[in-house]
Amino acid sequence: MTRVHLSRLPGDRVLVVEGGAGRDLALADLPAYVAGREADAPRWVWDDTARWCPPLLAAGVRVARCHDLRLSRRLLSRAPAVDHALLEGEDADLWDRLGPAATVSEPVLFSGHDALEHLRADVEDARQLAAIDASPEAARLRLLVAAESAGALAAAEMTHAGVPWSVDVHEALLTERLGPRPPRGARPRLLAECADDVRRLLGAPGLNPDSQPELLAALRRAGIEVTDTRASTLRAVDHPAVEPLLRYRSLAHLFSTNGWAWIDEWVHDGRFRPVYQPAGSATGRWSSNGGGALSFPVQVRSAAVADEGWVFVVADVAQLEPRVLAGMSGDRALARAARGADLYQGMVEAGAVATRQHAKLGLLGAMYGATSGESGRMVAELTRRYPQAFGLVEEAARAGEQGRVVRTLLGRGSPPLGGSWDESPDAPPADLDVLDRRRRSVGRFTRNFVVQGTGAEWALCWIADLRNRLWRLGDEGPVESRPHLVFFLHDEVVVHAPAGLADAVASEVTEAATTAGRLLFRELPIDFPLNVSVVRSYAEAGKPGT
DNA sequence: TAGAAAAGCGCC
DNA sequence: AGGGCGCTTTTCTA
Repeated sequence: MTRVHLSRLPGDRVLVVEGGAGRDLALADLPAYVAGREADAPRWVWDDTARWCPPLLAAGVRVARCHDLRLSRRLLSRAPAVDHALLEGEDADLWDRLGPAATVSEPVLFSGHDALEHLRADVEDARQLAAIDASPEAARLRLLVAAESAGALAAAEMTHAGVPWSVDVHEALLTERLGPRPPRGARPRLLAECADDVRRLLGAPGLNPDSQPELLAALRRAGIEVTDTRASTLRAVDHPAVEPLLRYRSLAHLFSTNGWAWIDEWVHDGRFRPVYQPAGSATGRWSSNGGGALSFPVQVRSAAVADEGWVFVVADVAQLEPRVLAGMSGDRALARAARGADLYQGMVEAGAVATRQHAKLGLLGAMYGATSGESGRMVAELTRRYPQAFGLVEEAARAGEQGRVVRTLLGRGSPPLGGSWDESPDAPPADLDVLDRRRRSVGRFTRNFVVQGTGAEWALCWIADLRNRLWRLGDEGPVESRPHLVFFLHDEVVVHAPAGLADAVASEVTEAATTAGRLLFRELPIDFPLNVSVVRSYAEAGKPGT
């Protein structure tokens, strides 16, 4: 496949290298050049998709595939199966220091990044390809790097398209729960009334309920013996002030996190445009550093409303991580339980466990490292029944406790956690209890890393394949006039689609999930059943429990 | 006084 | 003695 390397040159110019031959071109001419090359769909190789993609999308140009050098370098430099010496060379340290491109709301790029003018995409690409080729796990790493890069394209496209957002619906919801929008710095009426109730019922006239120390002192003066003010703690307390306090907390959170200020900042032209960071977390999951895309509460999802004549196709995977664990451990008994829509129920029907709740407790406990309580007991019990699956996470935990690196199925390595438990030179020697706690904590991290990270790889393959399928489904036109991804949340996608294509989109989403399963677990077929809804508002999507 | 840390909550 | 992340406010610290 043709690889075309794009590098930044001084003076708003771009160096284009293909097959060893280079030419340069004005930055302003890049969209037309890229559009002209898309017939043969080369792989565009660049430092950072978040830097090159937005101006192309703004010009109506969508690329089929790319290789994101920054993401791939970080992947390869942490991958245990890679000879890291092969990544050394000219400007290697610059590449290592390359952070994610700054968020760009307008397609103005490259400003103030002189260092970028030294980076040669073709040189770095050659190193990365050599490192992959030399690895005993070359095939898996190729898939991983391609999926990571495709994910970066999907992220840029989702930010470009945005989630259709009804400010009217959102504001009506806020007014109903909080009262009219208050002047800057003031609490909305219903929130203020709630605070008054708390003050009255605690007999604390001057109390600021946002202040934990003040609140804790007031609670204790009222005879409530608590050591923290968490909702879960307060719920166990029988006192008339608890209900309004919890209600205050909930309303205050809505007001400050997803209130009018959030709308002002994040919704423009009827679109909510969150900023994603592919592989933003150590496990390879995405994070989001703008708009709180990955944590906006169920409460406000009713404001996500499809355009007239369009719908949302919402799909999420049932029990992604337990299924991934079955696949990567090759545990056929657990894989059999995973045949069907409900893995936990499958375990009950196989006679492995008495109730669905027990199955869930045991599996989640194994993946998170529960050692006590009901969850801990179920882990011990189920380990006998599913020794391969439970053994895999157990071994990952032991590796972490011993300071070893673990890897996902496709080869992403856990971060070195440099010196986090080795005492630093000037720190006082920690006592054995502290060291032991720390060791176990690392073990819980590596235990979860292998499953969460492989789950993230499955999800990347899923959206990468889905992205291509959606493109083929559409008619001519830019991304946002065809069915397109608008939202991705670990194991859930939202596609914005013309109503007439809803059924076709739903089946593509399902087929993409099957493709992802085959890519990761060829030899062992694992089912990845989806809950799919076709809705006008995101809030209407059915979300059966996991 | 700016920035980090902590607490609490939201999502998976 | 249960993994990952971001966001907001308050509180602490350099």
